[in-house]
Amino acid sequence: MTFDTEETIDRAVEVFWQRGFGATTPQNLVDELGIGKGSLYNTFKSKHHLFQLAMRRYSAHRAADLAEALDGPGPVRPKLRTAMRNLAGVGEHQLGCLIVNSVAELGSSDDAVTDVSKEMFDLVQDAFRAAIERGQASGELIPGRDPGDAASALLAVVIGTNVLAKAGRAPSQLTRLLDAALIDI
Amino acid sequence: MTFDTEETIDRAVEVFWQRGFGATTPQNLVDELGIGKGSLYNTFKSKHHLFQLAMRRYSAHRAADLAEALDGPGPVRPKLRTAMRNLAGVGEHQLGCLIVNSVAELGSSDDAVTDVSKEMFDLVQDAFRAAIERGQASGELIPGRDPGDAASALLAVVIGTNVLAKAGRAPSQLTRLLDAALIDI
DNA sequence: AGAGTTCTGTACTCTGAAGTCAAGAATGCG
DNA sequence: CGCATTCTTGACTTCAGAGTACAGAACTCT
Repeated sequence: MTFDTEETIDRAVEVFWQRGFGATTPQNLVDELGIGKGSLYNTFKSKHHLFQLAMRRYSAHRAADLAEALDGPGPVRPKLRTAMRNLAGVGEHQLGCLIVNSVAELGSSDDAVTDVSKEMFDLVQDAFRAAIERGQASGELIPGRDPGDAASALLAVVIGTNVLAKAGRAPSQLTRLLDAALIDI
Repeated sequence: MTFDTEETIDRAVEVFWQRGFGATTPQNLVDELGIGKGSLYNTFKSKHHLFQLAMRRYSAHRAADLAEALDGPGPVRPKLRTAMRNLAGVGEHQLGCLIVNSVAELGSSDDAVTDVSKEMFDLVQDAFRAAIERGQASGELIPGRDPGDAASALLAVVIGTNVLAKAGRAPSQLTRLLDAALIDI
């Protein structure tokens, strides 16, 4: 009765998201994934390797959500608003973003983390930039600003909002913050 | 030959900043603080207690730097630019901010972290708000915006920049990002 | 200077994290 | 249906992190 590897990775995302890499023990994984320790190490080689898989799974999910939120016709500002709220995870559990948390925890000492984080941050920034360019072309947004610069500023705001969420700021304040950041795009 | 407690805390700031709380071992502290393990636990009670002291020391330093950067007469925009670069630690070691890192690592599971971080984030935001109000009163800045909202957006940008710094973004990109965020204040 | 007290440092204990392994269960195939 | 192979598991091993204890050094106060 071989267990479902894919679903197990999805669960691992939740576990690492809640506790962070360092604070997650093999026992935690065994308990919450519902598999034995042997299966864990046979299938995923090591805690760190499973962590990498979880990070990639997570960022793929987030990238899909982002594309969905920004795609399609119509004004981009509300799309950006939705996308940023999704990314900042405002309504949900106040866990911040797994990638942001991992960067802050493991920083430059873990190549897998830096790789995934660079990838994801660039992807988000590019998506923002494309959306801003569309908005400028359609006349919806102020044409003067450099779209890349504006996009990087928005990226920083989203990351900062994640941290503030994890620090316990009220969701109402966070949505207000995001709206404020979107005013001058 | 009693060692200097204050200087030891300063060194502990560096150690925790470089490695994070979880990844710092008592042996690391013994090696890099230059004191014996007995002294460590006699004087500071526990690794976590020393960590608290280090966080408070760190945030006190940062608050002093911030006040210095924003104080005094003259246009506020360049002051804000300087303050944000300092806070984001752009030029220095790419370690991000100790408080931001700690929030992301230990998040809501550590009361000391949430206390210190709330304190520091509020302090920074208030300082930004006060500066923006001064700039608006003097006619330097656009008067329309709510200073509190603008300040919270800047706070998020600074936090995000810290994370991007730790993720390995080039300092030139980060200063450009900060400048972009300051355009529309 | 000397006794008492506090400070320092190293050797030690203990607990739990990370990973291994051999035995048993499930599956596939002839 | 029975054998072989693969999958799964929980007990076991190892090792390092966190903290303790005790012996010796330094300092204080008279």
